[in-house]
Amino acid sequence: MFTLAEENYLKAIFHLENDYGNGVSTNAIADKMDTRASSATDMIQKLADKKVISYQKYKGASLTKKGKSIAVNIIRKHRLWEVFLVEKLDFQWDEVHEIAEQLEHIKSDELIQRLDLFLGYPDFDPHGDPIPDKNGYIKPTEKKLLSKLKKNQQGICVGVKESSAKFLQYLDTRKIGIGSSIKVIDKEDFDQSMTIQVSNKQFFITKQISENLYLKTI
Amino acid sequence: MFTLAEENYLKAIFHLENDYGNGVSTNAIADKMDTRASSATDMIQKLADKKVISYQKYKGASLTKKGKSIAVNIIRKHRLWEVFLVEKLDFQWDEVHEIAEQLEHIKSDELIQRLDLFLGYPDFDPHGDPIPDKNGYIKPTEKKLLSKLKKNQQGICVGVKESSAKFLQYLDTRKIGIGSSIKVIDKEDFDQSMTIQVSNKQFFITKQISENLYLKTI
DNA sequence: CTTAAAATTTAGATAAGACTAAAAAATAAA
DNA sequence: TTTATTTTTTAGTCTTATCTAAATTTTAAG
Repeated sequence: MFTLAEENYLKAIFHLENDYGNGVSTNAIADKMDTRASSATDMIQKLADKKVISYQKYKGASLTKKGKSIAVNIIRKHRLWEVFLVEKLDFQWDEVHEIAEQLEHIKSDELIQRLDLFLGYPDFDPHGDPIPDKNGYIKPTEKKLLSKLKKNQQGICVGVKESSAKFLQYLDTRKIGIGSSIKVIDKEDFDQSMTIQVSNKQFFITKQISENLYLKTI
Repeated sequence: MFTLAEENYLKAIFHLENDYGNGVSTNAIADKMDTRASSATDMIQKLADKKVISYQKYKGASLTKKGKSIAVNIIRKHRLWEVFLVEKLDFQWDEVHEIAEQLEHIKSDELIQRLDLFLGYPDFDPHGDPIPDKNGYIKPTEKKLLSKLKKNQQGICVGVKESSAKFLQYLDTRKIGIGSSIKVIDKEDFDQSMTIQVSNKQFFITKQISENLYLKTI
């Protein structure tokens, strides 16, 4: 069995490997966990002892098959609970992350199986992130960052990369959400800022925004 | 903010005061928490420092107003989650306790308020225990232990005192549940064993059973 | 290729919550 | 009321997860 802290480290390492490729540094982990490098080292060694990560001194860490499976299961729980909070309890998509961070650690396979059924086996969470199935399988989805689109290209918003409350509220006030149709009206070469059209309104957005919106292009 | 351990001690002390009157001994707490008296003493002192219990050395502990309010809130969460598990996820009443023990520690007032609404503001949990409202008010209910009934008296089962899976399954196999009508057909003076009638069947039950079933007499 | 800087690990401390063993206080028995 | 027993507390230790400071290794710069 894994402690709360161990589970959170595994999840952090999973996300880091996902975002930046295999093998993550001690500092990257410490950063993500908002702790010191020495603390991260301690935990890395403990997780290596437990065979959930492979690790060589000074060379970074990487999840083993077992570690990945544990991490994916936590992410599955997190995303299912987010769906519950939004679909059943009418929370807004910017309010659910913190609560799901707690709920993801509840230990009961039966509970998650029943919750999944209750929610109708959803494929995506409220931020457009795919929900792993009970075997840990994550359906691959083709999605593209808005920042990669060129002038006149368009797509449907299928997810957000960042899911901080602030960013999500920024999108809310502009009526941008999962399912929104977005077209690049103009793109500035110098700073990658864009003018985009959402339904019949145009917005000016910075690179920081376009790098955090996922689209399915059409 | 209170830790998991602190919350569990507060809950234990609440239940002990409820069952056996005000002021609970160190040993009683240690017993309930399945720990050693010395550990209980440590925690009692910490909780006294935090002003959630009043305590004098060698004289036992008692919840303060603040401590009681925290304990009741945890119990409110526990019971609401139990309703959710049974009503929405179709768990059996003997399967929900352990999971609710985890869920009761999730911290979010908004979550519990919305869960309460989602469940239709239930008054009782699946074991017949009253659910405190958000101000901590517990509606007083007149209920009587089956063991207190005399021959030929009858009532409706409104709750169970013990809620271990084993006891609940014992009741299940005899089709005894909340709402069942129970009549005392015969009572043995010597050992307080009883013959009872439930719908049209008669059962022989020991004192241990009749002391764990609550009835509303009619 | 040697040195400076950055990254990582080790060593030693701390706080929470548990334990054992021993001391002290309260209660019961003689 | 003195002694024995039970209850409770204290003292000291352990584990987990954190920290700071120092040591070590790796990487980058000259």
